[in-house]
Amino acid sequence: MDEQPRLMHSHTGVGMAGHPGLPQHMQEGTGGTDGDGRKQDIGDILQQIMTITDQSLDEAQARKHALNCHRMKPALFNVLCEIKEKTVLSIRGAQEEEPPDPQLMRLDNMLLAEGVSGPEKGGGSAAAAAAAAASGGVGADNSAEHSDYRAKLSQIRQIYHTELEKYEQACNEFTTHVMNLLREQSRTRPISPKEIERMVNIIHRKFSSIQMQLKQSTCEAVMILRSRFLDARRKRRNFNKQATEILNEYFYSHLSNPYPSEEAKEELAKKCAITVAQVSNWFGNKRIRYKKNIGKFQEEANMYAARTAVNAANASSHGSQANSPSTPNSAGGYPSPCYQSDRRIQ
DNA sequence: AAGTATGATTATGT
DNA sequence: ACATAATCATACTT
Repeated sequence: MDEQPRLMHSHTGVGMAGHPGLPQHMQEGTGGTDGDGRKQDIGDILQQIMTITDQSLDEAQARKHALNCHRMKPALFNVLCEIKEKTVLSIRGAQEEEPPDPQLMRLDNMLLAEGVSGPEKGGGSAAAAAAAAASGGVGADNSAEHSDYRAKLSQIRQIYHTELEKYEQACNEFTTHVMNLLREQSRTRPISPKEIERMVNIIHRKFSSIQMQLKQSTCEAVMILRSRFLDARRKRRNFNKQATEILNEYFYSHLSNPYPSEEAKEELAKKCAITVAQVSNWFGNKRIRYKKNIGKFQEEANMYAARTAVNAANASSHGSQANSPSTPNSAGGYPSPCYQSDRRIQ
């Protein structure tokens, strides 16, 4: 309240100086007797302020009302707004537009992809499952860990949403509060609707920067969760015995060319209840480890060779055709365990 | 606890 | 796109 006269004074002062249409002599009214005149002015103002505090509230209110009802008031208000607009814009008018923050977009995309900011639980878990499959091809068997992961994710999701809502609410509350305040003040100060709008924009920007922090920390939490639960390297489970047997059977019966085709991989994956990627991993590891130390695998190789031989015998005993079920190791790349002769590896 | 086995990842080459 | 080789990180064995 007490800065009202000062503000008015300074604004009119700036306005006079800046407004082109006003007569010159008004600007230099106190120019001649500079020092003393100004002192006198300040004294007057101080006096006014003191009297304001002396006035009763009703009286002040009445004066205000009278001022507001003055017939020149709207015009003056507009002029003052215009002047203020000009000066403010000239000071910081250029930095208005805001390009969509790339980092914010990145965070948004990630949250959407992880199913945190997505529609609801159904879509969210589906997205999470897709992310899991993409990250490392975790099989469908470890459902216990997966549900644990999903539970933790939905927890994060819930926190995120409640926090976001809180921020939103706080932002709205604050915005309406500020708007009401400015509107109220616009009865006594030159505040244009445009300025209020700008203020609202500033508030929104501030709040969205806070939101970004929330998004960032949420992303972090999701990342940690993922690395804990979905990085299969951390939670490695050995394949079950049956799966290993199937894979080994294929490997040793195709020792000459242990490179299953895409279809063969798919079939093996199906039989072993693992993914095609895991089949590829297995064969990659097996080939290199076999090659590195054939002696170590000799026993295993012989065992599987014997087994397939028995199978073949059984099969041939049924049908007259004596064809082995799988291609025999003849012109291959890996030396056979029993009679290792030529090694044809790169 | 140390050592080994094993599934996954990464770097590199073709 | 796929293969290899090295490496990582865990599971399993001794």
